[in-house]
Amino acid sequence: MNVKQEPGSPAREPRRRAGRPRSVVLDRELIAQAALKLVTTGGYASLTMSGVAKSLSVSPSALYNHVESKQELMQWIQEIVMDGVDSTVFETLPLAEALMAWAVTYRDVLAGHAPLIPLIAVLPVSGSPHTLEMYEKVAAGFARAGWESAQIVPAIVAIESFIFGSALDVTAPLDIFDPGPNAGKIPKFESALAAQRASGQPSADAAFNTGLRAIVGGLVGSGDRRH
Amino acid sequence: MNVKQEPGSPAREPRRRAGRPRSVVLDRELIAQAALKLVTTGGYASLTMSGVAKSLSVSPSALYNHVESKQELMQWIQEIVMDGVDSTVFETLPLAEALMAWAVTYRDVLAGHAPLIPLIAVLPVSGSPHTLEMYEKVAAGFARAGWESAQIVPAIVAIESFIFGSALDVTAPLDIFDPGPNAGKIPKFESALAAQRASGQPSADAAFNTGLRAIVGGLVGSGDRRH
DNA sequence: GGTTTTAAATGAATGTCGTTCATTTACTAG
DNA sequence: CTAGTAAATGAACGACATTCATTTAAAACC
Repeated sequence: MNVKQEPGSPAREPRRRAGRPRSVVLDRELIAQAALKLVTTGGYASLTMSGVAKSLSVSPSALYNHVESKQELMQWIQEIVMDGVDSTVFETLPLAEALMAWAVTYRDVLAGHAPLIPLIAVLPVSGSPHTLEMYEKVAAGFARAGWESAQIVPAIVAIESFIFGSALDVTAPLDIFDPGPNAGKIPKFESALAAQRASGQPSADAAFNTGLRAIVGGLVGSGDRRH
Repeated sequence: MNVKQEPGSPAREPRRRAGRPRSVVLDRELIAQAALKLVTTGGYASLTMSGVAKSLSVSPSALYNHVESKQELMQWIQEIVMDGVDSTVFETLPLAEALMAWAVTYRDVLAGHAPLIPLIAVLPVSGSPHTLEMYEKVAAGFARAGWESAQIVPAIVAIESFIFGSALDVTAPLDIFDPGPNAGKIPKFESALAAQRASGQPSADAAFNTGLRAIVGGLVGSGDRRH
């Protein structure tokens, strides 16, 4: 904070230089937090540049002095959200259990941010140091379990894909599989549906548990991927 | 076509009643196909109501006599797209192989329509008879393999979640995992990345193959889900 | 065959967005 | 004190989805 500023390298923490008598100067952190609060209270439909600006008592165009686009703002949100994923489990648990614990927090974190998923799936990780650290911990977990190098990234991406898809499912309506007017024409599926419903568990949760056990078991269980 | 129309029940196939000297009357099928062609040639960014209207030589507002919203139009596209998934494999192949063949076509079909995935994941199937038929065939495949009723739907949804996530991955840039300025700080992940890259296979494809084998193997392989 | 009904098209208009830009403001540096 | 500059303003723009009053022409009715 109170470090002498070298002439050649400008401050990373910009000093107060407002264009108006304003309580606080806009800032990446402020904007990101305001956006996140907006999303948390009103969902992604309420995430508009005007909305963020209003919540900061600022004009919409003021935001563009700090953020390039709404897309970039969503990347900021994504970074904060991804920070909620617990990847310390790989340091303490055996690989299979760590993967399952990690996947659970990962899905839970994403479930509330479904609109971010298509973004995250496609976003270069270079911009998100936290995410890279997460991958490092996961990769270290695989390596520690004796996995061959070349198999690690595909395994991680595979589980992640399952997590992304499962997080999308969480927001689906509970009666998504109601056959409606086609009832009766699809007996096998309908009886399967009825049986699953009898369990009382939302099908998204049941599917996540089932699938997670299967994919982790299928990856870690069979032993021919070690070197 | 030339069936006498009963007074009480209006025609399901609307006769030509245009408001202008027009070569063809608008129609759900026409609009859906025009929209699909637009998407195929220009991607989802080019899917606008004006664009669809223009490709039909019609004013944008004319579309709203036939479709309620852009959202509904996208549901029409989704139905056509989902029709490209081959679920006949369940009638000829053993469950595990059928699941893998089905998943491959399913992912390939979705890969070109990533923006539809969040929609499909949440859309009630009652509006899509084709999709329901697909589920029927898949469920029949599980039943034929001796699966207990209550386990079938979770298993289907689990694989589907993996497919959705994998289809999202397909559109990711090849260098999505480039650590950028953080190179060197994440040694385990970087060496895993290098090893995977050496294989020459895009990581999305490697992950899909790896994950599909794992999840199908994990589901079908262990025998305690049969009754 | 003329009249009425009606589905379907028009185009002007609306409201909501994200984003740009010329201009102004007030803090900082010299 | 002066010049420079980061940061804010608000007006404006261009997309876009959607609505609505009005018009058109085919079909139904007699």
